[in-house]
Amino acid sequence: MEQRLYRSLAMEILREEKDMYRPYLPDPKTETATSPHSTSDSGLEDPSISPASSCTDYKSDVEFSLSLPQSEASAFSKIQKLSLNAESRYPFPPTAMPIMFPNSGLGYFPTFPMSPWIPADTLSKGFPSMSAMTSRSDVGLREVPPEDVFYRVDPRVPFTNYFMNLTKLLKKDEKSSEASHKECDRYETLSREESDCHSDEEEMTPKEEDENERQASTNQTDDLKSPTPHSTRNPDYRNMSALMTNPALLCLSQMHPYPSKVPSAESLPHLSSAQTSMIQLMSGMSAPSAALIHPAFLHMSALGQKRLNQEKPPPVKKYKCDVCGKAFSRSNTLVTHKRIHTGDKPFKCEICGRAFRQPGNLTRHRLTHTTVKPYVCPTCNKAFNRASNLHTHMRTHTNYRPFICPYCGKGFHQKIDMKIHCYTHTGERPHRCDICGKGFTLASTLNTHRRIHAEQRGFTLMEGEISPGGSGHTAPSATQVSS
DNA sequence: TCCCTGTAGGGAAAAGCCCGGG
DNA sequence: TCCCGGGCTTTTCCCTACAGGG
Repeated sequence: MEQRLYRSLAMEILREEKDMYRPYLPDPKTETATSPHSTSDSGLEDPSISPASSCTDYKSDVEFSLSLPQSEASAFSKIQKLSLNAESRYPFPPTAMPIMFPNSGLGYFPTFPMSPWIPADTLSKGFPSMSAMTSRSDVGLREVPPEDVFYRVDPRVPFTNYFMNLTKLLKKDEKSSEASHKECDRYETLSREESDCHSDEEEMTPKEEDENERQASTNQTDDLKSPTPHSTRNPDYRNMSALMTNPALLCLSQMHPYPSKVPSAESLPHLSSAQTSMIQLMSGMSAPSAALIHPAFLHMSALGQKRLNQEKPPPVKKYKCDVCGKAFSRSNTLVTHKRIHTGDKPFKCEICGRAFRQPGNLTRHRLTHTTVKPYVCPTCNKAFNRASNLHTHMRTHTNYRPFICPYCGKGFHQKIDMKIHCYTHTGERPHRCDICGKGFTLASTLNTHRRIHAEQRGFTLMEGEISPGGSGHTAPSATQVSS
């Protein structure tokens, strides 16, 4: 009842404000630049549009596409054509923005007090205080919450990751609030020293230059995070409300609701390289990409730049499994892997008893025992418990088919669909009936087929039972037949 | 009967973060 | 103070099972 009330309220709000909450819509060109194979559980189709967790360098993605085999390049070319079709606009129709419903009763999903997307007016008003957010988090299902309890969540953004990061930032903010004053003073001193250094750059050693570059990078980031001279020098500064008064962000927010173009990176002051990449990605996009600013965007340097480090050498896989010889870079990954060989499944679901090798898989499994489905399709209202499931579902609305059959060019929503479809071209039938030898493209079809054998055999045996001189054998079960 | 499409969910590896010990 | 490794956790890719419709 409450859920329905929530939903109707939320949909009402969505109808009224749908134009205010829109996801980034990447340029169709970028869709082919990034790998279309990815269908992540976070729903992250294009990593470049999720600065929170998977910021990658746009240029390198383009280079990646150029080095593809011809067959794949051909497929991408088809995807590009599909993407340019207005009706199959990737990834969502312009008004689409799913809603996350608050639910504090089940424990697995916290009541999510903030949207990853910040309405433009929030930028001018500032964020709610930590205490206000906390007090809102206990809004349960028993009372009708105020309208602002409904938040739009872009399924492409791993919201757990976002929530986790936000929580950490706020915790850190609290912890460092006392220390920050000291830090400010320290960085002010550093700033003065640094400016003195800048006047005599020729005398810097390479090491000092590196240090200066690092410092400058930090400063750029912090400049974006806060406009105040003190906090710009404090790398620990994380005051969210202060962030929102940043001129660069306000510059973006002022373009609300429908800017014709995102400004060039050059026109925005003090952006880190990751942020510049993001702006470059956004540049040339049609509106309304800048109507909302993802808060994680503000912290790209903290999270995204680590993943931007393309020059990082691949980790040395020094931990080798003594059973299969597979190597891993971490010892704990090897420990987890070894459970495959030992059959050890130490993580048991307390509800159904099912066991898992990895704790995360158990956590994910627990969700199946709840009705928590935070990802709601804005088009048909169908709810999903995984962002990736919603995202896959959204493809049915957007007609986005990134997986192209190399034989006939037909597009599919999922890779597995394409794979199975390809069987019709290759004639491959990987699932073979062990009774009659007939092959099938799908295991489920084979299972259905096996039931036919079971029924036929059961029928025959039953006839035998009633016929004179019958053997009296009992009919084997379907599983017996199939085995 | 088979194929296609869509949904649900598990297996496994990679990687981020934190913390304690050397 | 720094580095390393372990533990915990999330994210991601891949895959299968299954149901329903054509």
